Amino acid sequence: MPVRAGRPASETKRKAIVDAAVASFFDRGYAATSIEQVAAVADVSKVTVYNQFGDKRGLFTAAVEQECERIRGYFTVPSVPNGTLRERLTELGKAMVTVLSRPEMVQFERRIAAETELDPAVGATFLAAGPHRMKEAFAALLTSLTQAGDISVDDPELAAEQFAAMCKGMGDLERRFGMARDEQRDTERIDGAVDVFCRAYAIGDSCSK
Amino acid sequence: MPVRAGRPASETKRKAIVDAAVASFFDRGYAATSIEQVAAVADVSKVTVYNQFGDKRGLFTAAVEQECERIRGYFTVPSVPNGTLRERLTELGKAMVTVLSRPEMVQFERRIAAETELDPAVGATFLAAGPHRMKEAFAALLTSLTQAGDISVDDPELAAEQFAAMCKGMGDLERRFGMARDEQRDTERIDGAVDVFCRAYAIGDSCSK
DNA sequence: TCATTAATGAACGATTGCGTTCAGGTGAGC
DNA sequence: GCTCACCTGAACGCAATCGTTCATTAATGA
Repeated sequence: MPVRAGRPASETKRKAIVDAAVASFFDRGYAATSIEQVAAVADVSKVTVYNQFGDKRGLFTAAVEQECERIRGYFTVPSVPNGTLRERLTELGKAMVTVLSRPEMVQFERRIAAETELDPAVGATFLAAGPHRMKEAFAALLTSLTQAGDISVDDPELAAEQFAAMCKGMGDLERRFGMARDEQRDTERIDGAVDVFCRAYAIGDSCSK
Repeated sequence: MPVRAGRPASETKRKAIVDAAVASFFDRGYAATSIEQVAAVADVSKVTVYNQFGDKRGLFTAAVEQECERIRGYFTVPSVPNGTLRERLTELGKAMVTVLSRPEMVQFERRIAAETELDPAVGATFLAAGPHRMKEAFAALLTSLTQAGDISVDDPELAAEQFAAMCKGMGDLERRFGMARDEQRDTERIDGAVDVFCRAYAIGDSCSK
């Protein structure tokens, strides 16, 4: 790497700026976030922000990348190696719905969706870090379950989508449009998803009640 | 109604204003829409806008209501009385995905979701006019199919959600985050949804291939 | 020590857009 | 034709925010 002369840019400050930007962008929105405010929260001069990120969009991009990196951990398929197929699927469904129901996540998705229009790369970054990553992990699990003889799926990615979609049902839609979460209904959705999935894909009685 | 004296407010102008507002709000977004611009497009004075709608939010609310009224027609379950159960479900899935895939619809949903945060009533209005309305219509269809002995569902609303969710898969998510539509994948999703739905709910061979 | 780059704070220019005011014109009912 | 309420155009006050400039001070490598 090119070792430049002079005072090096403070990584600490950069981090503080991005943290403040993440908080503001995804809490209040892009338009409602002012660079001045971000700089104040990060305890940094406004000029420093411009020096490090160029302009507002540059700062936003950095915020998106950091936040996608952070949520990457949430979008993993929890390993539930024990229990029946039914139990394992149910746990998976629960974990997924729980993650996606968190208000911050709903909020974050709204923001990203809104900004995708201006900059498609924002949406692509999110899709890769979150949903697609999760789909692939779940598809891999379904593949191994098929090889183990528990289920029979031809298209693991499609089956993964189907299960995830059924678990969500209209729940994510309703949350996105402001309805309060109905945990009982969510439970019914997950149980229903497991039922339908089993009836469609389970081999023998590997998924019997 | 109270017949007030004096010159009555022009309904024509009001309509023109709301039309222009709808176009701008759902095309450019709330923040990016200026009253001045809306008034110019509607060929009306800015003061007239303020007289009729109070402020910017008032105008936005009127725009949301008009647009929800308009899309109400799109969210109906098309009657496909002929053909096998399989064919009917496939047609339903296609119609739904087609409606939801239209770029204006994706855009509109993004806007509504973003504004729901500031005013939950906006989201509620949309849910009632669109998704919930559709779900109920589809649930009613499933109920009648159950009574006819074609399928067996205990919870028609849940089953309706499941079918719709599987048809969409991750397609709506991907569109919301900027990915281009993949019609072939959509077809596979619909066919897959019909398959799974039949295996889970069809009675006898009413849904055989 | 010295060149070089970072960081600060304060000020500035410019734009944008909301919401208001006002004087004068316009259309509908009585 | 009179009154009342609507409509218009233009201007205004005001607040917010972006992005820039500049002089000054701080930190680092050579």
